[in-house]
Amino acid sequence: MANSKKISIAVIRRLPRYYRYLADLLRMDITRISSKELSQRMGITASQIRQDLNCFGGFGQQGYGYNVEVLYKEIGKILGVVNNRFHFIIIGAGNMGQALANYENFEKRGFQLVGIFDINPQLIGKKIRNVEIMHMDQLDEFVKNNKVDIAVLTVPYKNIPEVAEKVASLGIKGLWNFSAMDLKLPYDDIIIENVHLSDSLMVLGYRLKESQKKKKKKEGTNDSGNTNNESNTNN
Amino acid sequence: MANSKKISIAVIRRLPRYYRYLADLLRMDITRISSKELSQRMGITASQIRQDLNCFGGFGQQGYGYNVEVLYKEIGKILGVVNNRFHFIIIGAGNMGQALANYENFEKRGFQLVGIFDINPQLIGKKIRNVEIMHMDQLDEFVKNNKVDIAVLTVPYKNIPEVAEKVASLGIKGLWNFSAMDLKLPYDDIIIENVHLSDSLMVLGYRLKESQKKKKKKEGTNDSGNTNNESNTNN
DNA sequence: TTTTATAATTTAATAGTTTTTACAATTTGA
DNA sequence: TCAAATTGTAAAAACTATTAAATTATAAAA
Repeated sequence: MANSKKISIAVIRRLPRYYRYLADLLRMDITRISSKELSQRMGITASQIRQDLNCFGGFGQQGYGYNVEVLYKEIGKILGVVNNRFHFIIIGAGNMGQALANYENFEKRGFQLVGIFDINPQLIGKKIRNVEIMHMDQLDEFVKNNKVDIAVLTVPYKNIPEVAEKVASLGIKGLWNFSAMDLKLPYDDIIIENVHLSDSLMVLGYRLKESQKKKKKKEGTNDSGNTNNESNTNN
Repeated sequence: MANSKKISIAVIRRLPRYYRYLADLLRMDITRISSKELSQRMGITASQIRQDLNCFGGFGQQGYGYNVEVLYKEIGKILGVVNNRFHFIIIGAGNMGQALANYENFEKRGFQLVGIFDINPQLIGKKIRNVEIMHMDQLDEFVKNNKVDIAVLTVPYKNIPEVAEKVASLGIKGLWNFSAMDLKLPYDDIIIENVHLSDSLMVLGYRLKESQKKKKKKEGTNDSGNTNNESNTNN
């Protein structure tokens, strides 16, 4: 059943969004949904939904639609968060690190925070959502004794190369990098997602400017155009 | 010079990344760069760089490359951060709100924090990077007396519809939404960027799982494959 | 129970978009 | 002056999204 053709990353990047919408539907006790209705809720085309979901095998039923619970679980499996919780640590307990540590959604999506590390003595010992902040000196031992799949890097710019090297040497294979520097490492089994919040803000600025430019023009010519004013980006 | 053909959003979303790399080059006193060298630094193809930049007119020079400073300024203009600083406020001074308020990169990229709002009395009056946290009751007056282009929404899930409605009614045209709910508003001149950090984490999880699956398979068959292990996403 | 109209998926084909290739044209620097 | 370097851009290739036809399930009516 599962189609063996390679799934494009474009499809993959949409899956978490489906997963969120399906979680919402579950919460509302909606048990079945058609691609058409989901498309209206999500603001994408029904055909895209069907095409996307069909990459992984036919979860739907003709004449019926999709069973919300089944679909939710299947997407969870594809994303690897069913039968396989990811354990992650946060390195750098500054503002962003603490904000992420407090983010309860990660747990709902299959990611469990198991440790927080910093070098600031004032922070060591403090607990966030029942996870203690430890000193970086304890990192080696912690990683040896605990399953750690992902390290979230929220350390200052100047420290990122050193910390990344350290984490890589300990065998952690997933890096979620929030530092302002794009992170590259010469190991091809380490997966890195670089997050640049300011990039998203700049895109917002651009769209805002374009929208206002268009508006001014329209006030002159008085024509109407289709505007697509909201967008979702990953991270 | 400026090409009037519509620029695709795919190109726009790459511009902030170019902008960052060019800022790095400036910092290193590198005055000229070829698409080839930039492509090696950024890990994308040189042709894509040339194609992207050419959407906005020929900034480069055959046989020479691009002047870093000129290119940096031109991209800044396109993104609207030259001659037009964006002013933003943060609504919700919890962990994420404070983390963003402390993010000094926004200012470097043309975005100036002018106010922070919350309803928690314990936070009111506190200053972050010289910007005072004000009570939500003061929002109306503040927006009337100050230029506010963008509101960053870092409020809890349950408050987001109300806050978004409020902000829209005050005439703020750009919303950068960090709440777990996709925000949609029935005004087509309001631009929204929804940020879902957990989506990015889930993609990391997927890529990690696939990488390890592939690795196991490879250990059996002993073939080699091209791996592209790092990725950048907006927001 | 059977029939029929409707709803909805699956999937192949088409259309559209984005990226890469390839090369003419231009500039640099010896 | 000439070889090397490099852009700009048209065309090809690759990728992504939409359309539409075939198929299957549901639900209401006979």
